[in-house]
Amino acid sequence: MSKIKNSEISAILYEMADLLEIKGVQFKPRAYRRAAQTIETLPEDVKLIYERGELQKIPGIGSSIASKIQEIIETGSLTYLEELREELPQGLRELMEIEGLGPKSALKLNKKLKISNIDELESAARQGKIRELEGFGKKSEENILQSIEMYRSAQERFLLGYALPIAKEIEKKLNESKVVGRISLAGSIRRRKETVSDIDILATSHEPSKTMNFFTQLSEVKRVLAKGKTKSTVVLTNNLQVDLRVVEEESFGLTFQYFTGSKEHNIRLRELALDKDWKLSEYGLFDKSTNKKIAGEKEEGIYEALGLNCIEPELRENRGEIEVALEGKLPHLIEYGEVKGDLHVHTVWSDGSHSIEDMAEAAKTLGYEYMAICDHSKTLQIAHGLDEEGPRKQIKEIEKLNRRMEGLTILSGIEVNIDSNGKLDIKDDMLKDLDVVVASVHSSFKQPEKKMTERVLTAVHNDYVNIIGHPTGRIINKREPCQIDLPKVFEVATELGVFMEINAFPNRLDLSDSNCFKSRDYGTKILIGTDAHHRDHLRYMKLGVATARRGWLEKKDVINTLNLRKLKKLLGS
DNA sequence: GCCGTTTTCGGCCCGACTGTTTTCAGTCG
Repeated sequence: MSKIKNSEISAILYEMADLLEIKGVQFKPRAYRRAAQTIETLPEDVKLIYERGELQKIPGIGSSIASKIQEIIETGSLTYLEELREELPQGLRELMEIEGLGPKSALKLNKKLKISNIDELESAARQGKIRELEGFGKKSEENILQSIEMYRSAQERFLLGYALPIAKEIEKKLNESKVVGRISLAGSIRRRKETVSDIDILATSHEPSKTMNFFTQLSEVKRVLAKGKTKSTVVLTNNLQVDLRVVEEESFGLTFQYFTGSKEHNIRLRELALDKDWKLSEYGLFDKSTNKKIAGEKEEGIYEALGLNCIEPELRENRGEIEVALEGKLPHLIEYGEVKGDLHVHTVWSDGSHSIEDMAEAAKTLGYEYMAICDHSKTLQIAHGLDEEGPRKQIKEIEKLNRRMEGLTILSGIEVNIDSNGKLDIKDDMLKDLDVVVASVHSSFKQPEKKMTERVLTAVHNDYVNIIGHPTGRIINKREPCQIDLPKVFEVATELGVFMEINAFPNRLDLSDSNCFKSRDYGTKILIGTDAHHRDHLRYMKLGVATARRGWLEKKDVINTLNLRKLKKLLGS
């Protein structure tokens, strides 16, 4: 039996959906896409579900897709997919990557001009061949060329930590322009997804065309993709796409709900509405027969009307939140203001930019009660890691600072390195005198799952380790998470009173939201740490809280919501 | 291909914008 990951299964199903769509098959693409999406975000290994014979219990998976998943797990491939690949021209999926090209256009370009990749598409457009085709014109040819340029420069999704400040800046400019009334960020950025492909903004305005003019003429705008009275789309000089929609005051709430998504969440809501013979659109919730508006003024209204508690934006991913809301059992998510301190902070003692005191002052301005200094240990020479005696000297310095510091307690700590066999590079004799010990993997990320799991478990078993830092080692857009049996780690860590980190650094967010979701099954306690190397990095905490919220975590799950006394008791320091 | 507290058959979310035509198909979210 092949060892296949959920992501590989979902990739096959996504390809099935695309190929069937190109073929012009109705409805099946949606079914495959839904199944792929569900599997992609499933916290459990599909193979395990298959072994229990419970594939068809997964929503969106019936007998047909279940047997295809079985084939994929057993053989590593799918005959039906191979046949479709044979049958259809190569390269159409690549063409559909170009903004504005869907299955119909891709097929036509392939049939009439024998285009099967983006390079050939570009060449044909440059030679003016595309404008000759029926259904295409000069404008579509120009758009294709521009979209190819965009495609090539924007291969990666944008980190939330990068896009969010930009989104807020544009929101601010629109606000100050006086051409809008209410305004708010919507879409994936409001749901605080770890990466976003665009920024959605929703506003009300008495002068929609003025608003759109102002928006499309912002200094950051490189290209205007669409401009209408209610909706405009632009691309910024940094290649971020921004959508602005202008709606009537009385439908703001519902449109806000609609454009916050996710798409899958909304489809599920519309299905609920249909069950009641209502129609849900971005303009409101209507009775299908009388066309009378049932809800629409406020976002909460639509959830109430459908018999649900209002669902926090971070939960709206159709991962079961609607079913839970129907039962009135939504989690009470950790709030952004409930964090009382940061336990993963670096200073000039290793590779940080500021002194302990500067970092402490910065932490105070955030209203924190405590902060732990966790500089790197000696193995990380590139980060000027502390040697065996380093922590001893640092403890003295911290004691001195604590005597004159008011309103904030500095805890002593270290981010100790886990070597390839699970050994730590600072002796227990030293670790035992520190308040906080974070143990992290910084090398040999490609070890096989068994080895990596044993390695981390060895660290978990150390009597003085409190926290496992960035547990999967992933760097978003750069490095895949390591192969590790997280459920096993969660189980043992929980048993031994070791906590798992949500590293809040923008390109880490590790544990990820779905791993947090899984950790709840084991009662695992979580630390949200920023891994700050600069005082400005302390603000990344809110990205970590967003990840926790997206992972359905509550205040009780997160140890740095505790006050200092309770935290110290928990850490045994 | 999935799904069902009207249904095991017959539905499947819905509307804006663009470009090309001249009433609409394709694409997107």
